[in-house]
Amino acid sequence: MPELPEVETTRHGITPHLIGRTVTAVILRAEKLRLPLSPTLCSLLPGRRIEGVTRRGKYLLLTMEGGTLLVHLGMTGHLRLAAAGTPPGRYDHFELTLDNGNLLRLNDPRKFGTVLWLNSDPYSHPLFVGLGPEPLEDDFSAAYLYRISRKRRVAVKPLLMNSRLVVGVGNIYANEALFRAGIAPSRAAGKLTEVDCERLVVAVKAVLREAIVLGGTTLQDYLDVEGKPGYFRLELKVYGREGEPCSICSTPLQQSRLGGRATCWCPSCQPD
DNA sequence: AGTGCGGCCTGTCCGC
DNA sequence: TGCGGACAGGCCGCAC
Repeated sequence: MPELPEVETTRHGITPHLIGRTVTAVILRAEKLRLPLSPTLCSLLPGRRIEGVTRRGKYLLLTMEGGTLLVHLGMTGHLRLAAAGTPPGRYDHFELTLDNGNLLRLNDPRKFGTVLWLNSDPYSHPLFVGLGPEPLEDDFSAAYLYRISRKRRVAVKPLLMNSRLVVGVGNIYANEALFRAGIAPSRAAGKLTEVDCERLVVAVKAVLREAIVLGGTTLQDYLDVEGKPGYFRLELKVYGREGEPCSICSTPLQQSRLGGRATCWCPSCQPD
């Protein structure tokens, strides 16, 4: 899916088109995504003005009068703006019509996304309770990572991807951050030193920030609100590069599976 | 409690 | 050309 940089790029892209606009109609073209798409959205949303667009982890929050529309892009989702009258594409499962006629559409081939209306504090919702800190905030620090990784036998890569510990880091950026930090993805989290944690936290923040600047990473499905791809793919050092020479030492990059996910690393720069 | 796996969906690619 | 299996940016629920 879109990881944090793609969601943040989406947020940045849709915000000026949504703020202050009022929803006039809702169309659902699927019964369920990861969760059921409630038909009540069609009666609950029209007439409400969009006051803000924020992000928590990989969730987008469209703040409206009287509640919040939660949108998650799953593995393959993207939001796109369309002019009035544009025919819907395949997989355009959810659509808001705005009071200027524009359409906001969620396209998601694999239907792992989520659209949910919350009429009370979203941060009290079970989906949000227990989420870890934002990786770009100060509370995701070397001291924090060191503390929560103690006595953990799990490998550091799946630990980084555990949203109860830190949100927003998915498979691509976990691989890339570990490469930058020079830490093997399979290292037991509990064996990380304070220096390792410092390097890894710095690397996570740097990779995410750089990816946001470039509009995220497009593999196949992800497009920004205007329909353009993200260009961080060109900056990927290990993800999807099995067998290619390491950009630092030319050792062939390796790939295996960790926690069921493709894991890519340089055996020389990231020794066990 | 922490860990690992299967399942949700659909499309694509690769080997036979 | 056709088919089965593996895999794909996420996340949850369920076993041990």
